[in-house]
Amino acid sequence: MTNEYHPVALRSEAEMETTTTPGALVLLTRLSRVVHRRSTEQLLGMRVKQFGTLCYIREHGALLQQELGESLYMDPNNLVLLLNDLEAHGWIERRRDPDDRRRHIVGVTAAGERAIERAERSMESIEDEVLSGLSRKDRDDLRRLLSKALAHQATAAPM
Amino acid sequence: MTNEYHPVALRSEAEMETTTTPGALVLLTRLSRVVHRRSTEQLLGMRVKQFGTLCYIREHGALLQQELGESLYMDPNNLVLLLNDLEAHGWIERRRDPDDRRRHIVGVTAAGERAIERAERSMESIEDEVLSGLSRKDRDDLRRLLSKALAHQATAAPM
DNA sequence: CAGATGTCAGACCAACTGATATGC
DNA sequence: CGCATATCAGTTCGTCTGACATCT
Repeated sequence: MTNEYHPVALRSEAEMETTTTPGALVLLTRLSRVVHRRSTEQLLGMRVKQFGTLCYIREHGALLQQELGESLYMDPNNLVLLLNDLEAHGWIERRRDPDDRRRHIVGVTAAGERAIERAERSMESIEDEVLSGLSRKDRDDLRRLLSKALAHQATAAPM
Repeated sequence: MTNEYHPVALRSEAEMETTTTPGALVLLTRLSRVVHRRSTEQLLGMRVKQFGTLCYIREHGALLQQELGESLYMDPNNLVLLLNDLEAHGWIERRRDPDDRRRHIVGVTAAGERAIERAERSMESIEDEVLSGLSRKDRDDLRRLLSKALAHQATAAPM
C-alpha cells in the first residue's frame, strides 16, 4: 500500500492522446449497467433478473432447478428465493420430478408467457435506446457474438 | 394476478423447436453476470467496479466527480464511497477545482496506474476464458460494437 | 439568499453462509 | 448411512434516501 507522492500524479490532456482503450469485458459491464439503469420494474412489469430467468426457462423448456442455477450462474440458495417470487406471481410452476422426487422441474405457465411477452415489448424499446448507435446489421452481429460467447460458456464453465 | 390453471402449462420438448431467441440485451446481461462471477477480487487485486471506475478515469484523464457519476451511471452518493475507497488505496487523487472550489477533480495516481495494469493482465486471461468461443476478429468486432453503443449513450443519455 | 457540489448516516435490498428437511 | 436436492434463517454487502456542509 505504498502511496508515494508524485508531483505529476494526474496526467495532462496532452498525455491523454495515447488513451488506452478498455478491454471488451470492461465495455460489456459498462453497457450492462446502462441496461440495468434503464430497465425499471415499472417499465417491464418485473425485475430484470426475473425477466432474464423467465426467458431462460422459456428458451429451454421445463428444466431442473439445478440446471437452471448452473446455467444462469446463480447459486441455488439465491435461486430458490427468486423462483418463490416468480411462482407467487403465477409465472412459473414447480413440479416434482417423477424419476427423482428430490428434484423440481421448473416451467413457464401460460400467465408467465403473457408476462414475458409484455416485458419483451418494453425491452425492445429499451434496446432501441441503448443500441441507438448501432445499425440493424450491427445489432444482429452483436446478438450473434454474445450468443456465441454464451454457448461456449455452457460447455467450458465448471462454475 | 390471475393464475388460472392450465392443464399443459409446461411446454413439451417438441414445442421447444420453435424456441424464441432472447434479445441482445438479455444476452448482454447474462454474459455480464458470467464476467462478474469470474472476476474475483483475489484475481484482480480489486473489485470489478473499482477496476471499471479506475479505467474510466484513466481513459478520460482528470475529470470532475460529477461527470464521472453521470458517465458511469452511478449516483453521486454511491460514487463518494467508491472514490473514498480508491483514494484510501492511493489509486486516485481528489483535488479542488481552482475555477470552482465546490468541485473535485479526480485523477489516477502513479500507484493507480500500476494497480490497473496488474488487474488488466488478470482481466485479459478472464477475457480469454469468457470469450473462448470467439475468434480474434469476433472479439475485435464485439469490442467495436460495444464501444459504438456506449459512445452514443454518452450523447443520448439524459440519466 | 438560492442553487450546485460533495459528503455522510441510516434505511433498504440483493446476495452469500450455514443449518435443516426430504428423498435417493 | 452418506450423498444430493431444495429450502429457509441470519448475516453481509451494495445501493438508495435524506440531511448536512461548503462554495458560487
